[in-house]
Amino acid sequence: MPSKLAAPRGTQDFFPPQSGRWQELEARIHSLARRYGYGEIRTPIFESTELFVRGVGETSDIVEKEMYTFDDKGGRSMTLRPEWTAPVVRAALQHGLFAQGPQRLYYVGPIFRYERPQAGRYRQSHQFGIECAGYAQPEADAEVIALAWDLLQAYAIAGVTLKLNSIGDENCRPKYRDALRAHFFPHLQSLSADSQRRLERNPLRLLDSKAPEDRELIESAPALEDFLCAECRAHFDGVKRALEAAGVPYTVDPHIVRGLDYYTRTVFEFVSDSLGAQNTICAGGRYDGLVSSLGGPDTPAVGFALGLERFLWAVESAGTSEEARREGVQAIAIGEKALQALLPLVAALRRASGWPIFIDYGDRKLLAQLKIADRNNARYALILGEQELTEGRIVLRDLVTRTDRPLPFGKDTLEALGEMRE
RNA sequence: GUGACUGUAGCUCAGCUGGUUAGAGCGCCGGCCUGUGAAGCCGGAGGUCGCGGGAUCGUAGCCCGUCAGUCACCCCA
Repeated sequence: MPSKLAAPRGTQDFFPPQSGRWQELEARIHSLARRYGYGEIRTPIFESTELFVRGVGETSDIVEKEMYTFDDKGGRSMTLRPEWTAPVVRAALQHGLFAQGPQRLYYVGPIFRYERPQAGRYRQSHQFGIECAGYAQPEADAEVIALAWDLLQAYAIAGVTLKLNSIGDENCRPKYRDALRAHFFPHLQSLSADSQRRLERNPLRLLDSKAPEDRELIESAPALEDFLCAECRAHFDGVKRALEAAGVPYTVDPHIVRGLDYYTRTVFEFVSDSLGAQNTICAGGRYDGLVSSLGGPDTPAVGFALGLERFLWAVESAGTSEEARREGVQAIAIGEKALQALLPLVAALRRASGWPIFIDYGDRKLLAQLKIADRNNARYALILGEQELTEGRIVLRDLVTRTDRPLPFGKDTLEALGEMRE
């Protein structure tokens, strides 16, 4: 039991074959983003605490209780990145990117939040996300959503739905907030304790309540759609139209409300019905006010963040487990002399063949080494013993068909192997 | 931060109402088998029973605390 030196709470180690699934997902992400014309941004894993306080919102849960904050040796307050949007905006601002026109950026990497771990929730988790800045047009919202949709489609994740909503802007949202307060306040006593608090701080979030005693009042609450100003309504219609053009199915869900303070107009979530309580795989929206609030030019922007842990969880529960393909060659030497003779070939194969080349240095018998070949999932074995050595041969064994084939051993071996590559 | 459940070998778990040297399967190492693989048989290594207190003649099983895991709440990816 590794009792003392264990990974910190809420963090995970990844080994093969799981780490291979991460590599594959990341490779797909890079290629997908490239096809949509997005370029990768990498930012520091920690930033000055002030960035998140200003960017995410002082009263947000993230800032109030979930940040990994520490003072560095110079007495500066630093925070491990709890989300990517603020750092991306900071970096773009710092290097004057917004002055150069619209920007399409994407990122992949860890975030840190001090929370109680549970299914689909970790203290270190990983996000893929994109930020499309410089377009106020609804087509940009749809582009961002379509990119996420394509990734889900590529993995054929079933049971995922896109929930779409508009939460208005600084003109119409306050009016709706007042209407919600007016609706719920007379029934304050019958609301759940959590919702009583929500009514104070963020009435919109009340719509998202899971408490059964709140349900009835939520059903009869005024709809935000009726309060949208003409501009917001037109934008929302435009998003829907562009989604239809892109062939992305959606459901309008008036209860979708994002937790971060900076969202305006469009908000959306991709939720899976095969996950636990944390069933949001990907979420995002428009944040037209964030760039300027961080001291930049008035720049509209829209983006999303996708949780890689949750994404892979959804892939896994979709149950498309493919068998590990046999790949590579187990180089087997029997005896010290054969081993020394085999080493140059191993080195050459590793440089030239493109296959994984496995070798055991344990001075084991043939039988034991073949078992190791199985464990390595090798496709072939190259066997060199005393006999072969004196006869100038090496045996290539196909581990699937269990057939042997003699090859010349020496300078010609590589060539002979090259011929059997399909 | 709140709540519920769990914590015995690398992994999955047994261990009956507390009673002498804590078990199995898988995995690992070796042998049967001078050189042809997923099986079989035999043997071996590997355990502070999460950790710390307490109660008891005595506990891995009881009590308290603590840490960790799992799931849910708050909130979020």
